[in-house]
Amino acid sequence: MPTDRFQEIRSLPLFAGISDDSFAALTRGAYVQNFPPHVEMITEGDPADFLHIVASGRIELYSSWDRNESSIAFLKPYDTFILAATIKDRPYLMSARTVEKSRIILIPSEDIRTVFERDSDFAKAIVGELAICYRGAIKQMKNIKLRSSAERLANYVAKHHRRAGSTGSFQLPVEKRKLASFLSMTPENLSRAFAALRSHGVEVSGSLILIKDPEKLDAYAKPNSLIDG
Amino acid sequence: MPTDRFQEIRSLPLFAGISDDSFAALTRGAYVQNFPPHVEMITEGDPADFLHIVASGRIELYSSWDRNESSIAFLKPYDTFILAATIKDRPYLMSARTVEKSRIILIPSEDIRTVFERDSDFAKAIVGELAICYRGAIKQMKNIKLRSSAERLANYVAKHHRRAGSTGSFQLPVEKRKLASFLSMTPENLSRAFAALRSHGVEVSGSLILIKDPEKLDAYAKPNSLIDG
DNA sequence: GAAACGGATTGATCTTTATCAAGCGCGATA
DNA sequence: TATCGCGCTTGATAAAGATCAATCCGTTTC
Repeated sequence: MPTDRFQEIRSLPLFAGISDDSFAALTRGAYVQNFPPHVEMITEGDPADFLHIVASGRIELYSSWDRNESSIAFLKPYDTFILAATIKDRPYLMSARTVEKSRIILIPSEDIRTVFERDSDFAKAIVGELAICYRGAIKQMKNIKLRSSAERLANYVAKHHRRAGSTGSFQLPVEKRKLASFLSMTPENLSRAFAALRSHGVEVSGSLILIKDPEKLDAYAKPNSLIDG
Repeated sequence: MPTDRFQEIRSLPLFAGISDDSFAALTRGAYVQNFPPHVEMITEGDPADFLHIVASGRIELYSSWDRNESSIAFLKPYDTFILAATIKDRPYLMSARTVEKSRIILIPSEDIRTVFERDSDFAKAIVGELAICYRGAIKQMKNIKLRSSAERLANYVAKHHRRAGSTGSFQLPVEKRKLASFLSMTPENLSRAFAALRSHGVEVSGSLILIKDPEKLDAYAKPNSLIDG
């Protein structure tokens, strides 16, 4: 088996600064798994046996309670997930399913905790990763608590438009039903919110979003680096 | 100046495992500040110059956007706050104000980052702290996204009743207006939600909450360790 | 190419939550 | 003890969002 089997993740923030020894220890028991679309890979409440890294494809993190379900995040290469549960040896708080065909790298939690104990560079990298995750979660909470559903959508569009290079249009990365859940609304409400955005410079055609007037959109969305940054 | 000036925080999870040298380095530039009630100590967006530790009193973390404001957490001795911003050297995402007269220990962020770099035990402790904070934020998000306001209140009551020893009653730790904001509702809606809880075994008299029928309350609240644990 | 499927949209209606406006209650103050 | 102030409560109303149902439409399937 080639030694560079996991070279594709060697330069991730989480691993870039660690020794070759540590990286070898982490990848020794690691393996790659392929999943078809729409497959549940992780069920919330289960023990966190592996750190997951998205090598290709798209993953949805979501959660359920009493007949309700809600999307919490969408992941792309090379996002890692379930790091906190892995480190604390606690059960997963979220379920995970593939949005499309995906390739996932799995590293046993046991190995993560072992290397974490003995390689302080890895510990530091984990601190950086967790701090970013935590701040992301706080931002998301502020988004939900401080904004109406239409405002959340406007900011979603403005942010993704910017990320896509402000070229006047971009493609939605997930189905609208999932986007609705992520933004804490129903698909029907999302449809109407998109319709309402027409008067703020946004046109919709299927999953293609056209931003006719970015200034007008921003004037309505009022994006804020402490929420959307 | 006495060397044990900060002994009260020496055994906190964040500091318990670090060397005396590291602890000395952390406390060398630290100081204690006293605040009267209802004073803003931190403004979101400001640079994170200090790690804060509640020595006494009660602190509210909250956030604002476009005329809206929302409570995000209430802290008590010896909670720490703004650790993630401190570590990443990023601006605060939340504002902080005193709920009552409070004593706060401030440790310069610079010193936190210095000791973090050279003491791997401190780095590990920070990992533990951040992982807990992150998981707490995710739980709170699930609470908001998956439950109605009445369900959130029911679970708040059930949880705090249990924490207070399940003695049949407990005292609200904050004013109802702040509790309402924390639970993402208006004070009026909170009043009505409390009224609705009467039929689920809960009586209210001012800030004293009486749980007449804990089983009935739990049957309605359906508490879940992955949200309320 | 026709049919079937599933997500998206639209309309009608209902529920939940917010807003506005009085009043109430209780502790602080004089 | 009277009164003031402030937070809490209650009622009426409005807005936001959810639900239910029907239809549309693009894609897949045969």
